Amino acid sequence: MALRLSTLFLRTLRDNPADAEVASHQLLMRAGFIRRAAPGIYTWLPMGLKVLAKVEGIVREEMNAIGGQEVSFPSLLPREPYEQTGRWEEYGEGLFRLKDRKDADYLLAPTHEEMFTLLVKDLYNSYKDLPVYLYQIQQKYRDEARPRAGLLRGREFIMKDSYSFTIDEEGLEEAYQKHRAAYLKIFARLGLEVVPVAATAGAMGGSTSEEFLHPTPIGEDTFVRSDGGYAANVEAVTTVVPEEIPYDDAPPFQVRHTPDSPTIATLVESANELVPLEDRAWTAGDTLKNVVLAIVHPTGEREVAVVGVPGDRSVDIKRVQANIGALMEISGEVAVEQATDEDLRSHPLLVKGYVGPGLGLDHQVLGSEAATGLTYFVDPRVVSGTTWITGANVRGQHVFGLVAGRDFGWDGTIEAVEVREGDASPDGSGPLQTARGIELGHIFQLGRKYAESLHLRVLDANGKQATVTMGSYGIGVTRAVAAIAEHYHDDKGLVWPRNVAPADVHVMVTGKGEELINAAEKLVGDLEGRGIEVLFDDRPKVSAGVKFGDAELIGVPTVVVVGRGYAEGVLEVKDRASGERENVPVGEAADYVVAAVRG
RNA sequence: CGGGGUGUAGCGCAGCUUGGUAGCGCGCCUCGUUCGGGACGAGGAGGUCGCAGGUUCAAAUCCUGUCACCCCGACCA
Repeated sequence: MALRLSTLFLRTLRDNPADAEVASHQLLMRAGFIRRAAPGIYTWLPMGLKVLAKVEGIVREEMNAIGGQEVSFPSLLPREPYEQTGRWEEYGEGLFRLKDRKDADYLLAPTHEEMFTLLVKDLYNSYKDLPVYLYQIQQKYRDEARPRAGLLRGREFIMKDSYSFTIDEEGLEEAYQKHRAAYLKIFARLGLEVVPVAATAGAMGGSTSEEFLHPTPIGEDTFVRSDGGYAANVEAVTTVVPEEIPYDDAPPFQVRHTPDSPTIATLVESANELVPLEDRAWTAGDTLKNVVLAIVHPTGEREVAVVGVPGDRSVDIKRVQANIGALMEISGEVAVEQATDEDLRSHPLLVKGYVGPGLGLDHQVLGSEAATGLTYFVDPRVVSGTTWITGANVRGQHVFGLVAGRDFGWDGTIEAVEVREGDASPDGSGPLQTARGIELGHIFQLGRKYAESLHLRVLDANGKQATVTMGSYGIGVTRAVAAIAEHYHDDKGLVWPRNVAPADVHVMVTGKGEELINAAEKLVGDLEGRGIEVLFDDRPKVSAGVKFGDAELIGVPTVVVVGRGYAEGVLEVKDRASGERENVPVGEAADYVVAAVRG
C-alpha cells in the first residue's frame, strides 16, 4: 500500500529544533523521521522506520551471505554473566543497572559477548560444530556521559553485533576476514565511504582490531592516513622508532641554574645561551618533558606515573589511556588524568616544573627501581644514546646533555604523545594526514578472553577440551542512518540514496480537479503493481509550495508531479539529487519511473 | 566531572534591565476565496512562564536554592 500523506503519521517542521546542532539531527527531526524521547533516546516514526528497515535489510543480507545466523537476545539481562567476565565492574558508569522486585541486579545490555558465549556453550560441545557465526540486530544501552548529535551518539542505539566461534586462530582469521569483506560491501551499499583503520581493542579485550570510520568533519574520532595506504586511529598509531646512537663519545651532562625557565620555550632559550651547540641551536624537541599522570584503576585505586616525552609534543591522554592498561598489566577500564597538586604533594621528590629522570645513575629519581618508585614511561623516540635537556629535580635547575641509557633508564615505552600531521607513517608509506571520522563499525579478534572466563570449551579432534576462539564484530545501525542523512542532504532537505530511501518514488498532485487526482491514483496503482514503493502526497487543500517543500525535505529520490502539465498530457519527473526535471507523457510515466528506480 | 549557554503554547522566539497578572511568527480548528514554490480574509482553540522557596499590595520579571536540556573537553557502535 502506498503511504498516503493525507493519513500518514507525519508532521514536518518548518524550523529546526533548537536543540539540534548537526544537519542529520535537524533534518531527521524536521522531516518527521524521529522524535526525541529522552536525552540520547529516540522514537522512530513511520518514515524513519522505513529507512531503518532498509539499512537493517542490507546488513542482514550481507551477514547471511557469509554464513551468519540471526538470533535475538533480550536487552534486559541478569548480572551474573557480566559478573563472571568482570564487566559488571569494568563497564563502570556506562552501564545501565537496575533491580527487580526481589532486589536482584539486572542490566540493559551494552553489548552481548557474554550472552552469545553462553548460548554456544549451552548448545555446542564439539569442534565438529564449529565454526559458527551468530549475529543479531538489536537495541543496546549505554549511559553515555554526553549523548550528542541526535542519532550519532545515543544512549539507546541499534547495533548489529556478530560473533564468530572457531576452534583455532586460523578459523578466527578467516571469520575476521569474511566480516571485514562483508563490512566493506555493506558500507558500499549504504553509500557510505569508510576507511578501515587500525584500532586499539579497549575495554573489549583481544588483539587485532579495526574500526570502519566514515570521514566527516563532525566525526568524533581522529584518525591518520598516508598516501601509501596506511590508516589508523590516532590511539593506535605507532611511532617510528629512531636508531639507537652509540654514546661512547658523548660529553658528560651538566647541571645549570635556569631560574627564569618555567616553560619549554624559555628553557630552550636558556639552553642556547648557557650551553650552545656547535652545529645547530637547541630546539623544543631536544627537551624531555616529564608529565606526571594519575592512573585510576578499575578498582578506584589511584597511582601516579610519569611519562617522558619530547618537549615539542603534548601528551594525548586518550592515547595514554588506550595503551597504558596493557603496559601496567591492569585489566579493565583504566582512566588517566593529569596529576593534581595533591598527587604531587604525595611525592615530594617531584619538583613541579623541574621533573627529570635522574641526576645520573646514582641518583635516579624516576622509575620503579628508583628513589620515588614511580613507574616511568618514555616516548618511543627516547632511545638509547639520544641526548636531552630536562629537569634536575631541583627548583631552578636543569640538566643538559643527559644521555638516554647512560644517564637514565625507564620502565617501558608508551605511545603517549599526540600524533601530528606530517609524522612518518609506521609502514614507511609516507607522511600522515589527519582527519575526523564517525565510527560505523568495529571488528575484533577477541581470542579466548570471554570463552575462558565463561568456560566455553569443546572437545577437539583428539578428544581433549579446547577453549573456543572468538571474534566480535559490530555495526552501528542507527548511527549509520545518521551518517547517511549527514552525508546525503542539501540546503532543502534530505537526499536519500536509492538503496535506503523510505520510498522509491514520491508522487504528488498539484492543482485541483478530479482528473488530476484520478491520473495520480492510476499512476500510483500502476507503480505499486510493479513493485515500486510509493509515497503519495494526496493531501487536498495543501498548496503546491508546501508539497514541493515537503518532498524536498523528506528526500525520496524520484518525485513525480501530476499537475499543470497534465492538460498537455505530460507529468513532470524530478530527480531529487540533481534537481533535473523531465516532462514525460502520461502513458509512459510508469515505465519511466520504473526505469529510474531500477537504475 | 570541568567550562559555556538555555528553560515562556505543538515548533521557533520576544517580554525580564526599569515588577502591574503574557505576546509574535509558524502550526492547529471553523467558514469563505485561492490552487506549480511554504496563499489570503474573518473567526477560534491552546500556556502550572522548568520546579521550590523568598521579597512585595503585586513576580515570567527581583533574590536563594534546585532540576532539566543543549554545546565544548575526558568514554564508545
